[in-house]
Amino acid sequence: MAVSPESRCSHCAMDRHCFHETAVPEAFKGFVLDHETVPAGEDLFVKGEPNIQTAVVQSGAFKLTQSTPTGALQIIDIALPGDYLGLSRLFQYASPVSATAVTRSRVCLLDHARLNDNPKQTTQLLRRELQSSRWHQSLAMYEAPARMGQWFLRLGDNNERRGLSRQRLTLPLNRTETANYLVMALETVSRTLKKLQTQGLIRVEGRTIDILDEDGLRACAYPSQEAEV
Amino acid sequence: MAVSPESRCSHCAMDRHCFHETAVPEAFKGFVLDHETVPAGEDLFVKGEPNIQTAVVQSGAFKLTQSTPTGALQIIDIALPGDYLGLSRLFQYASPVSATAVTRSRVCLLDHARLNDNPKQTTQLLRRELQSSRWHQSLAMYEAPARMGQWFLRLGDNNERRGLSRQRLTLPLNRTETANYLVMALETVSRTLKKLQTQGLIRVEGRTIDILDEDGLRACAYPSQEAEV
DNA sequence: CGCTGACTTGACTTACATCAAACGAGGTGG
DNA sequence: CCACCTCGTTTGATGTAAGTCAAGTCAGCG
Repeated sequence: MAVSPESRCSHCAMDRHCFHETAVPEAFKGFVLDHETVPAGEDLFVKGEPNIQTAVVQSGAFKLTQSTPTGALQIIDIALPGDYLGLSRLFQYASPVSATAVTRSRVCLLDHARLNDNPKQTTQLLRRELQSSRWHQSLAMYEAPARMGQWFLRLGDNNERRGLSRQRLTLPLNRTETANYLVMALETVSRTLKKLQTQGLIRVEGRTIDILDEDGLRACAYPSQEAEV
Repeated sequence: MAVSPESRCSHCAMDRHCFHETAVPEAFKGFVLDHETVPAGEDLFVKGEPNIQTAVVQSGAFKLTQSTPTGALQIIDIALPGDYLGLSRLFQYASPVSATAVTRSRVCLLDHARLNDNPKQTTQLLRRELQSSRWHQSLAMYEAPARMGQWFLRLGDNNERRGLSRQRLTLPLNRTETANYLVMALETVSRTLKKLQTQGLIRVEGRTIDILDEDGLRACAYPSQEAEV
């Protein structure tokens, strides 16, 4: 299954943006086992499964879901090109989350046995996992327009890192999934998009969002307010 | 500063409950460097500080706070006896969170250099860090009585693990901090407590909570509802 | 042509935040 | 000892963001 070393990454469009969190990207590229295409809606791994894959998203997008105690599914994170999937494989046996492709996606499968042999490097990777989980934590603090604005700004930053436009976003999720991710009602997503557009902060066209006034959006996303513990 | 090996843990009241997440508690007890008392309101470490301490809470309680982009402080986790503090020291240089004692507390300081030499063990520790952060993530999904009920049930479980009563809880936080932690207004905390008491699920007396009807509380905390992504 | 699925829009309801006042316990000082 | 703070908490009255219920639009598709 292993591809030849020279064909591993040099032909990949993501080459320059892959492993961007690690100190020595080159080292990690040696761990690439194989490539795989995942159709929209299909799981790369399912929660509770012990032998999950460790992978890097090459194209497309995945939603990471967690089932709540009540049985509902909650989208807790999104993996875009360059992001890792299945890192929890490195330090626990069964993952509490599932990874589902939201569009047809390609991934690079990694050899987690060899990743495990480089603990110093891999713990670096866990950093992002914790970071992005921290964002979702404080969601409840903000109201709908702010949550949405924060997400858009993050998507813009992410785009920029990958050499794409900071202003023009393509939402990886549809409205229902967006509602779930931002923890609001589906209708509220619609209304909030319209509200932000009316305020001249963004332009909405289906899943394409143009940030027209980044500073204004930031002001909306992070309303200033003093508060203490 | 190091204490003699035999005095390390055998005299500690927490001995039997310490390091309970690790496979080989004995190994970790060798990493204990020293003990320290932290007065209420004092920080064990502050966000952004590179050389934070790694420690285990022996008695008392700590609140872990994160400052939001708007400058407000948000309590994102609570460390009770047996819990670890400063694990992020193991895999990144500056911690994004601060740890503040909510009551006079005692901690065991650990030698993180030696912890770092045991990557397999330490990654196990990160598990709980991720887990408890995941709980706080889904807070926005539930309404006030459910959030509170979930917290009480968790505190009960935690008590039981430490050999204490599953029914009788002592809240580690005051009303203002509780409000912050559960992301609701201070007044809502009061009202919700009263509501749960009126429903006969709990009995409130200051910071002491008695769970009178655990099943009922669980039904309130995890309202059944089908939902999909 | 009428179906379904993704999204928008409107009318109504409600949980919760906010504003405001009052309470009780603990401390200090006259 | 009582008056008088402050601080943590409770309670009440009111406003509003967002959830719910219900129609309606628009696209693609058999």
